[in-house]
Amino acid sequence: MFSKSCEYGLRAVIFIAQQSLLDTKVSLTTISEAIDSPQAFTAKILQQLTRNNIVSSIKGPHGGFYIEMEAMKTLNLSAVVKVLDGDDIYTGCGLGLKQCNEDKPCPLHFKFVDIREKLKYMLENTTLIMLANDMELDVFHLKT
Amino acid sequence: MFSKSCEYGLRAVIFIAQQSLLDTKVSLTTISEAIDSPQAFTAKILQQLTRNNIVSSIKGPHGGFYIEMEAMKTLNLSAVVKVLDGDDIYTGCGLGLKQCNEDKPCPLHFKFVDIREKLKYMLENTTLIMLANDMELDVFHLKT
DNA sequence: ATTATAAAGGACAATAATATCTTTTATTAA
DNA sequence: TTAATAAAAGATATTATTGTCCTTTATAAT
Repeated sequence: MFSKSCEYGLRAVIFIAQQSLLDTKVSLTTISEAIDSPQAFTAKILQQLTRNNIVSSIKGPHGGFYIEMEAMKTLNLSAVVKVLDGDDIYTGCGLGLKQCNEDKPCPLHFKFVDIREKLKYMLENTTLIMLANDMELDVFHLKT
Repeated sequence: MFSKSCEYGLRAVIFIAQQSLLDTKVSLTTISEAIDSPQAFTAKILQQLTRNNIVSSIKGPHGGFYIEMEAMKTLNLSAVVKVLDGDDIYTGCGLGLKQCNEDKPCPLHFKFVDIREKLKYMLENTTLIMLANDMELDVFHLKT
């Protein structure tokens, strides 16, 4: 479904969002331990996410990563996925055809339509703050 | 969604199925031209599919690839995907966690459940003969 | 000012996926 | 039985993804 980068990225974002709800900035080390991901690789992913204004960061002592409250309310999973995997998951053809649409469909086109729509709807309607709140319930986990 | 191998494989299978409906065996060259895929790479994929009894093949002059009528009625897209991409698409966690289930779910687990179910249903309930028949309508294409 | 901390950035390494090339085996027809 | 055809198999090459390491920049505290 998603690339490794995107999987780590989503897990990192959810963890950071949860912590930001408590006004806590988190370091790279803390993040990669919390989501059980390779640290240096996670750093690269976080760089992409900060460049694209998904997460914010501050250097130096007491620095770390966090997400603005305003951003948490606005941003959804779709925004994160788009930064890390592009929007192929929405627009791409299931059989890998460059041109595949209602007028010139692949044999699976219409069979994929509502699955893709459902996925799109879910990703676009799940905001980061919703996930951060869910995490407070202590029933969801982000590692192993 | 699927790997390149799986995309090529699905397109090849659909093309072979369509031709088998007309009792025509097709050569590797014909297939890779029909679905616009790299020939040698497609050969490797077809080897996997023959080893796993999705397609049949005969060597030598007038040889080629085909699918038994019985197999076309029995086999579905899920069988093809399983051979080429494994069953990660059904069982795998959206966030890449090794353990993710109802009891110990990732934050997206329940949001993914019905999308995954829909996909699974579609792949399991689309037989090769259905696709072969669809192709006769001349509205679906397999390249570009 | 100096030191410690932590992210950013650049260069490099390992692995997996994609793709090609060559040889071998099976089958058919002349 | 020889030549031609076509898939199977093995070896190798290329590219993308995943992953690590080292240096630089920014910030805070002493």
